[in-house]
Amino acid sequence: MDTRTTLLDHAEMLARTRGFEAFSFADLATALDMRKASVHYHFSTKAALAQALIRRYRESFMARLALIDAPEADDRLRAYIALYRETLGSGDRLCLCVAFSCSRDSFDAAVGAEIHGFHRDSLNWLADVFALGQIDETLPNADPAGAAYACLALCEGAQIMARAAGEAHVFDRATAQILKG
Amino acid sequence: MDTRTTLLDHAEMLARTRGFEAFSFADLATALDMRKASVHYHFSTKAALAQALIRRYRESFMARLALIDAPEADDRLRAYIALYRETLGSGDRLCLCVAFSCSRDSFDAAVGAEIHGFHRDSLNWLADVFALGQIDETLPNADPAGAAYACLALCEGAQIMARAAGEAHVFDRATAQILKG
DNA sequence: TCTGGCCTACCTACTAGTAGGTAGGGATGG
DNA sequence: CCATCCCTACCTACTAGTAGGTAGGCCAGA
Repeated sequence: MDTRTTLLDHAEMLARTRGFEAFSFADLATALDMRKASVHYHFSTKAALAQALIRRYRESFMARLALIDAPEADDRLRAYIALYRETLGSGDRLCLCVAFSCSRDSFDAAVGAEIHGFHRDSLNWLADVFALGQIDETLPNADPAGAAYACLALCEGAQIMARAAGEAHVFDRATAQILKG
Repeated sequence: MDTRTTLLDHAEMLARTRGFEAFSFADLATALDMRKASVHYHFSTKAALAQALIRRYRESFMARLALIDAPEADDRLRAYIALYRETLGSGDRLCLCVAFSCSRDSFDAAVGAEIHGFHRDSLNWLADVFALGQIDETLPNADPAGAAYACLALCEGAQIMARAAGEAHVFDRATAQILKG
């Protein structure tokens, strides 16, 4: 595993469990048993690290969305929720996008744009699913775009609640309502 | 206005706009044009400040919930959503409970218990509304407790999305779906 | 005279970031 | 075949600044 990737892996997990402000280059250095200056070799500033983190996360998430090949809308939606649920782990971490959104003011415009892009991509994907759901009648709804907003909000909020409780099943409890109408 | 209250007001706004980790006692002192040591006089540690913040926020929020006197379930729910929407401001801040949930690991057990209590109180209130909605038929639903989870998750997620976009209307877009079934 | 509220002046620990150096590997040219 | 050169990836040692927190003093009002 190359060092840069390992650094990103650790930084992502720290950002998602404790928040981006709550870990330092020194923490990363310790985790990889290296010196702080070497972390700076890979990411010159913490802002650069933030940008690399959210960009990689967005690309990786969207790539996984693209792999969902279920033909029917309801199954596609179930797969989406399962993906979101997976990012929650055992209730000890958040989706990086959610974590970053909470402390948005700490980031520069480039990171803000990535966060916004993550939401836009997710909303587009979900709106397509709800539009399909109107056609194949597996997800009856009057407004695909509106349903997409509600669905994304529900998933993100369910993560927050599960994280607050430290219990992943809270996520299941909240998201179960999506497919019941 | 007494100093302690003003300190709490400023700290709350900072925590909700930038995150609890992202402001310091020095920031608070500057905001009130006083010295850092004087802030410590009112809140001996930052953990004590966190606890005072979340406790006051929870009490104040629940007091405002108790003031909702609409008799019909749908109107009660609308009032709840309006209250949540109000905490969003112009899209530049989060509900303190949401903000704290994101960096849960930074807090001690007492704060964790308050966050959990806030969620529990909210869920109870919402479950009562959805139960009433079954009876007065203004909010048809099969599972009041489940609907409460979904509703709270949707409101919290809608806040995150609105905050990420910096546009409060995103909240309206997402929460509009709740009352449409 | 005592207390609440604030102050100055300090502490230790840690933050992000920098300056400058080095071990070792691959390429290039004589 | 080997010396030179530049490269990546790391290091030690440091900077300036900020974090939370504390000791002890001043002063106004009850």
